[in-house]
Amino acid sequence: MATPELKKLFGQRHCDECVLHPLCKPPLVGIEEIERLSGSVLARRPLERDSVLFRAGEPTRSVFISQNGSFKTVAINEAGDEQVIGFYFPGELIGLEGLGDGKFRADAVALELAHVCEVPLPALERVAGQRADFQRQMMRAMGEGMARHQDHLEMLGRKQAQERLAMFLHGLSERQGRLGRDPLQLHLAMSRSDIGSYLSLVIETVSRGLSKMQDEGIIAVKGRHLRVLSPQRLQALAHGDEA
Amino acid sequence: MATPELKKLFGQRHCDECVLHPLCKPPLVGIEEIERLSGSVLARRPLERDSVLFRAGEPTRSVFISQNGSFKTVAINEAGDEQVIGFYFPGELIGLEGLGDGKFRADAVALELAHVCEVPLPALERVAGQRADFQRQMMRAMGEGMARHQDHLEMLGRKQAQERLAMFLHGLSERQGRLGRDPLQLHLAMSRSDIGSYLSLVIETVSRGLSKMQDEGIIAVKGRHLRVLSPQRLQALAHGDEA
DNA sequence: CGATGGCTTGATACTGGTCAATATGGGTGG
DNA sequence: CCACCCATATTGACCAGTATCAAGCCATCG
Repeated sequence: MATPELKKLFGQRHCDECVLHPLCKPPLVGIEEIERLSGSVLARRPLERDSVLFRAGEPTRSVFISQNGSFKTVAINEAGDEQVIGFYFPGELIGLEGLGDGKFRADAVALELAHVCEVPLPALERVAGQRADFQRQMMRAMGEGMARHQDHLEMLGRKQAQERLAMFLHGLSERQGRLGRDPLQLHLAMSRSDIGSYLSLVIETVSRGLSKMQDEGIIAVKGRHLRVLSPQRLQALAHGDEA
Repeated sequence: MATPELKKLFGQRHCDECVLHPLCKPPLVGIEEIERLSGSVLARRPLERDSVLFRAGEPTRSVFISQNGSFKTVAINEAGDEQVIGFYFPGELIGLEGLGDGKFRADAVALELAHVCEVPLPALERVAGQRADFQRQMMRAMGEGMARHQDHLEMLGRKQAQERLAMFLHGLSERQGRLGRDPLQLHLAMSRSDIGSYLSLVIETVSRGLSKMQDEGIIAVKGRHLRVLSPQRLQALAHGDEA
């Protein structure tokens, strides 16, 4: 849907994939509105694996959308230990937490080669002020962000490691599906230790959990490639229906 | 600061305390803007303890601000078990999660007698569309909501029950202070089991943890009244600095 | 005054964290 | 192109912390 003009204005390549996100979904913002901020909306160079998109504490001047490539956000507490707070896939807004007090609350790190689109806040606010529908989309995007956090909280609320893992995989699968890809074929862009940090489990427990699911014939794992063999049983596990 | 006119327009009583929140803080929105939506912004009757402000699944037509009295939000998963997702104190926006897909994601329940101010979404959007500063405040409020979720995530990330509890109390203390009250004098509006659910601990562990802190002279607890005796040690505990 | 719900305290079992050894595999340099 | 190497992941043995089960306490309310 990304029209040639839209592509040109937003920067360049890959916006076709970005269509997924409400922000980019036409006819959200007409060309003429985009025009008005074309000076400030700019595309970004590719970010390679492990490179940092923004750091906790930095003033929030923009939010970001990955066009392709996934990210993690990592919070570092005063004790110095890291915790993975979220994973972001193409089309999802990154950095919304920073809108609270104007500073990012976590580091954002590319999990693989990625291309992000940077949206400066002034531009965001300007368009939002002029287009009620766009403003609603922004709210919606933030609401979705909060909803994802809530899902994460519910994951951590489950006491059984196996259930958390199952919820995690199930969630990945869903998101994968929404991206139009095969929901049963997961490429884990993140390391085991990222997963562990995200689920508040040590890496050994993650590993054991995956092995167990594999033994039970629910999934097939090989390194960072994972195939869901029985979505039903995976979901059941996620809901704590069985051991 | 709530001028008499403002009071009248918004409904009535207690808006003085609401001043705490950016949304209500003048001169955020001028009287004339308020005027335009005075028809739709309305105050609410008191809600007594345990009464439900909204339920998960209901369409989000409004968000709410408690003028006095605290709330909890409770998510119920498909397995049927409840989990406390958040606590809300006067001046904090409740229901923002609903902006994502237009449905509330959790039940909101009054922990004590409360008075809430209901802000219909159309009104919110209308003013936001007209006043850039108000719109920014909304974003800020949502950002704060996400930040609170992140704090919660960091709490659940700590593996030691004692640390989680300490973080929780420390957080309460801070919020209490921000409300202008004595940060060392906490009235726990929520039950032990609410705390347990929030921290993903069973009620016995919460109880034991509080008792232990009391034995160590960090706090003094009596039922739902709690006094922080040593804020430093509490904070140290929260950061995992010692056992 | 008894009953009820919320909280505390105790004893035991089990899950997951810790420590340690081994395996795997992607990348680099010869 | 192969071999080595280091980072990442898996597996095992053990132990600590918290859930579980159970009993008793305390306060409030009818």
